[in-house]
Amino acid sequence: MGTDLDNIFDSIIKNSIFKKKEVLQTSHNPENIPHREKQIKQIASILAPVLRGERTSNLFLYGKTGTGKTLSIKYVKDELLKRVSKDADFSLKIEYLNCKLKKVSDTEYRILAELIKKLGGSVPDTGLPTQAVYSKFIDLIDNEKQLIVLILDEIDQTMKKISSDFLYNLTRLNSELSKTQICVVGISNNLTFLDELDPRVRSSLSEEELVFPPYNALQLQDILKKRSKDAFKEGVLEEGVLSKCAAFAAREHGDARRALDLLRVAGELAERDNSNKILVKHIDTANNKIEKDKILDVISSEPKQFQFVLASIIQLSEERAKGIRGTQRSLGKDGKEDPIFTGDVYNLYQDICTKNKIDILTQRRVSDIIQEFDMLGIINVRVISKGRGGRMREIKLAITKEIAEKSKEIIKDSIDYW
DNA sequence: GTCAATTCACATGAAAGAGACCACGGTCTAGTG
DNA sequence: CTAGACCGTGGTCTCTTTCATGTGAATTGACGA
Repeated sequence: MGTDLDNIFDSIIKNSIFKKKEVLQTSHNPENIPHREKQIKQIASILAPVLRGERTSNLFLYGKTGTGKTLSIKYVKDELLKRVSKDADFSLKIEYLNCKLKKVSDTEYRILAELIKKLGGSVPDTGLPTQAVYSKFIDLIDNEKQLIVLILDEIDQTMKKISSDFLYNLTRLNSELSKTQICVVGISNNLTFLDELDPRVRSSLSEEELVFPPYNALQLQDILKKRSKDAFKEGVLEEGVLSKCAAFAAREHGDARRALDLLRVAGELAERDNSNKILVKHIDTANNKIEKDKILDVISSEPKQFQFVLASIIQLSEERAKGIRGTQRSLGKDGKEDPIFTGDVYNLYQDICTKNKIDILTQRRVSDIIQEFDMLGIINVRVISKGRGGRMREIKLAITKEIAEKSKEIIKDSIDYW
């Protein structure tokens, strides 16, 4: 037994195909960013005036995930901080904040709290009136002459919950500050985000705009090539691995992060296989694994009520697959289409709850839950109207059978149904 | 046959409540001099 | 006299419920050809 384990450990240590795995981790900040020179230069030239202590235009970056927005802005930030002169009569602070992080979450209060923390103050997680946090923020900022650049990553995520007043206040903050000047860099994944914004906010927030286009397959391949040189030992990549990787990611709107994940996971799988090379097939497996892990992770961290709803959706879609008919409504005349509707889900959900002696949520709530599953990509939803038959969501499971099975395993822990 | 009204079964919105968590300030208690 | 324990108030956050209003097209029924 002991030697078995020794063997496993030994082989992992000796045969590691990684040289430096961190390079492939998403947290890694490479010192050069291929194919983003133009954007970096533009950001730099827009933000450069801060080095003279002047307020710059507010900047707005947008582009899909994994197009290098965050990387670029962080890079420029570091460079700027390097260059700022020590003896200047002002101090420069550039704060990066990802609004979407679980901890920071999505309220005005928390964003302010997080900013204050980053600037060296401290705020309790809850308990204070928002207004108090707000004035604390201003106090903190305005006690010395300084220039502050706030980088708010993924603001689009937060704006669903927070009124756009917050951004408006932020952009108007300068008038309340006497010594300090502030400028805002917003980053959004959502290309249409700006259109939904209040015009006042829009015009002040995006005095300058910059679009990050997706990488194409060739560029992705180039990025992968550069990173893999540092990440892997010599010659562990089978011919075609990189291009396959790039192709996969290019299909997902040119997401470089995805490509790197893919490569890393493929490497891990190869190691586990005791293979000394990463083969093309590892990429395929990795692709499945990433998808699977992501979904299962989401599902298992979901609260019980969500799992119950999902349980009934899975159950229903299995029954449909087997040809068991639900309500009259879902009886497809042609016998081909046999979709699931909100009502079906709710009925079954009620049954499940009763069996498990759990409180039943309102239909209103379940409706929202279903919509959230849609946003998570676990199901696909379409609102259809069946004329006099009513109006409802048509629900389709968007995960493979295999994942559905695994999901059932997870849900089984907290539910007594199957 | 045609056309507008009706109707279904929810979708979608807004507001507000419950319960958990927490800060702050005041009051009480016990230990100290 | 003072530090610390203990409470009450008022705040935020998340998840829900309640009440209201919206909605797309099949169905209905009145109407006219």
